[in-house]
Amino acid sequence: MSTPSGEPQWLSDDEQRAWRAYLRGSRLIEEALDRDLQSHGVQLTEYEIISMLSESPRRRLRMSSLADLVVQSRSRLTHTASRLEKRGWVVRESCLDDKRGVELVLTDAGWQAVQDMARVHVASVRRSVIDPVPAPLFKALGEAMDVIRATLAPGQEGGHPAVAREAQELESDAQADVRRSRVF
Amino acid sequence: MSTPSGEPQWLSDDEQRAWRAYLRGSRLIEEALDRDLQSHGVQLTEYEIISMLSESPRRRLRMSSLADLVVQSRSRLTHTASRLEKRGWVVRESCLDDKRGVELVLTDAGWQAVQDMARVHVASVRRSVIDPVPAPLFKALGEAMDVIRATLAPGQEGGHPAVAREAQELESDAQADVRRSRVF
DNA sequence: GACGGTTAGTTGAAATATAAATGAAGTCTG
DNA sequence: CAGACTTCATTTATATTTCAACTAACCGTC
Repeated sequence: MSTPSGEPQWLSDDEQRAWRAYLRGSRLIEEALDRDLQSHGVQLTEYEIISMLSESPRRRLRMSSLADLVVQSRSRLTHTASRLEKRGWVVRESCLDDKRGVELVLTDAGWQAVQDMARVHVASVRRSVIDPVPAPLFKALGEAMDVIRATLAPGQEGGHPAVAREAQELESDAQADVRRSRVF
Repeated sequence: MSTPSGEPQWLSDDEQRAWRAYLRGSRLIEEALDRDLQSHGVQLTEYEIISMLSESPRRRLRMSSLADLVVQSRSRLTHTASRLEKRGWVVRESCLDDKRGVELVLTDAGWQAVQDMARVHVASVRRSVIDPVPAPLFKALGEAMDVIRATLAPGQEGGHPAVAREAQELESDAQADVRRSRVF
């Protein structure tokens, strides 16, 4: 054994095939979805941000939680949030309790934008990703990805911590008409 | 029906769960693999490029084919190739037949770099992606992603058009010791 | 063989992303 | 409560990516 810890455990043929299919497929998905959202002048990562906000109880989320949710660095989110703010889609509000914290709030204009874009986007996701794959296989894909999620980001099960509590909290809210957000 | 083409077909709960798991998981994977490759000072996308080259018959590929293979824009590949060239890992050679064309060739230093990084990277892929997922489920994930690949990039089945012919072409080559490249 | 249309690859400027340093406000310990 | 340490978010400086020209070479047709 000359190298540190000897020969690595290379991939089997099956593993390699699957892994390469994943790598290439994931890039193609990103490309396709991004392209379709360009028609509305947003990137997928920006859409993710505002759509997450749109689903949150008071259409707001702390920078940190949001960053974790969409898997972006704090710094990146700061920059992107500023861009979204310039467009008038979000506003920053400082947290009442923790004065270090900042909450990103979706404006009415932002809400409307999400609603519009969601139509395009859901069609795009269907066409590129969901429709071509048989339902059971797609479900398996979801399970596999959730295992990976659990491995790489343990302790963030729901994905969106807020959504679980949404119904009760919002029921008597002015925005109750939102009901289960269909921004998917 | 007030909106163009009426209500979009929103996602079912199963579909939504799977799609979100995918989205989040894919970002986490990218993040994890990228982080691990940072130790060698490369990004995942750069690694993909040189590893593809390392598997090609004469360690060379045309810019366009390579761009398609790794799903990057021509422009992006041009810039990235320049960076890799500065490091001495690749060299540009103009095509003999098609004088518009440029081939990107992996240098010996580049080859060595890939060999070294592959050890780190394969371990990283195993740890983050393959090991946590039961083999059959991972295989399903691969199948699903291949369907998507077929949808979004029809007519690029093998992924690496060159690899299929590699064995025979290379068998009596100076680099025959490469055998089935284990850069995975 | 010259015109129009297309493809290959590059370039340079603008947009976006990453990385390291900063400041301000929390928490924990003694 | 002081000091050390951590977390939150931003800032600044770089690095990378995108986007819109642009040049050169191929291709078909007349």
